[in-house]
Amino acid sequence: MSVETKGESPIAAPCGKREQTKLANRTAILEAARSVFAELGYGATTVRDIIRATDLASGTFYNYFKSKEEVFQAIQDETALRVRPRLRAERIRARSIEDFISGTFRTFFDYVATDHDSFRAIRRNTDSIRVRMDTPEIIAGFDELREDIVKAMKAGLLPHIDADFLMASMVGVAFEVAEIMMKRETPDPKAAAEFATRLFLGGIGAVKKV
Amino acid sequence: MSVETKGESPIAAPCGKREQTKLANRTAILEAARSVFAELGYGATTVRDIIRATDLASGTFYNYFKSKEEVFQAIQDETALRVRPRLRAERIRARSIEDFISGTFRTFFDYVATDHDSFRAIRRNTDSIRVRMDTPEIIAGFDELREDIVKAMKAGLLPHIDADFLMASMVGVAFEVAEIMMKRETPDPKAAAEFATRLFLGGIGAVKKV
DNA sequence: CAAAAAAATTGACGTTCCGTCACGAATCAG
DNA sequence: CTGATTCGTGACGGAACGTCAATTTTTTTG
Repeated sequence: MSVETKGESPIAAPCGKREQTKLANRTAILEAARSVFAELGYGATTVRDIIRATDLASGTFYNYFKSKEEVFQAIQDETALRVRPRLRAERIRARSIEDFISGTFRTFFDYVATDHDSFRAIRRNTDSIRVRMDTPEIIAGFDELREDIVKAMKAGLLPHIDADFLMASMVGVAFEVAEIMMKRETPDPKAAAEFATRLFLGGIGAVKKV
Repeated sequence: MSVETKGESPIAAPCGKREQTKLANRTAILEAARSVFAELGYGATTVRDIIRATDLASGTFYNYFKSKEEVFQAIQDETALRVRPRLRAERIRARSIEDFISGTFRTFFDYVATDHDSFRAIRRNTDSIRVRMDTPEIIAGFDELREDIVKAMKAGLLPHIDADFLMASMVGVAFEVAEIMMKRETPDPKAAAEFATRLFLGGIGAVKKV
């Protein structure tokens, strides 16, 4: 019942030792998993590989995550959690459809080029096999994009077209172009964003005008 | 050394009993695998599940495929082998960039809507996990597309833009829009193709003109 | 502050699936 | 018809999974 806070930060993070190590363990597992996934690829890594990369017992892992899938999902969610607010802010700021499109792509490609490690952990693959997991955070991000598209249509900023198709196209172009971009010696997010923006604003013909 | 052919079809398919059962077994495994993948999803199916769906012994499976990955790859390659010639023919026939784009998307979406089963076997997933495997056939298909893009540029049909980005964009839009299309009650390949074509030829603004 | 209660860690264990291999059956060549 | 070759078979060793009872650590209570 005591309100005493021991002189620590009064409101922030877990203070109890229990909560502290719980968070530390969770972080350690995620860290190890990220590294092992980036090294071996999703398919080739076993839960034991991840456990071995920490100094925890095998049973402890299962106190935090149910399976390999769940760690992977957590990693992806963490990443999505970082990008989503930026994308949302960028789109809220947009006053024209041009801003909407270019801001979205610019933000996305900039982020991918920056968070190199997460990208490798998520996309690195063995035997040309790639895994894509649509986690709640990621799905929420897609939904958000679709809703903003619908809003833009209602506001007359965008002609009435199939919002699902448009969202899917933006997602497809973003992910696929990002992969090409990251395969290159020196990833150029500006070039990628300009390409995607031009495509969506004017099609491939419009590039002629440059 | 005898040229005798036993009165069977002189040049076609395997005639020896050995070759016949080998082909039959391979086909049976692929058939079973396609069905099980479509039912359980790639991640959830075990090699044993596939074997159980045939009437073969476990060891026999490994005479034909090294692993689950390899069967999956074979299924994908088979599918790619059916689509690639159609796409190539369509693009060769094209005399303008409009034909090139619309023909490609039209052919692709028509095929996807038709070969419903393969699509489900390949894309069906458990726990929102999806697997993508870039098999040799599929990579070859991508390369072909990229080369045709470069040719079109050299022929002056297409402005000079990043060919890799353009190829990636077409692939991304095709796959992502196909998924939306197939989720709907009655898949409409024509609508999907028109959407994609308009996007690439004029961007989202161009739709206004309709 | 000690003892009880609660919570979390540990690693050994039963289970499932994997991929192999020695053996036997079926097919082919001469 | 016989030897050689190829293929099917299923039992087996190994690997990874996920659980759980016992133990250690932290918190709460008296």
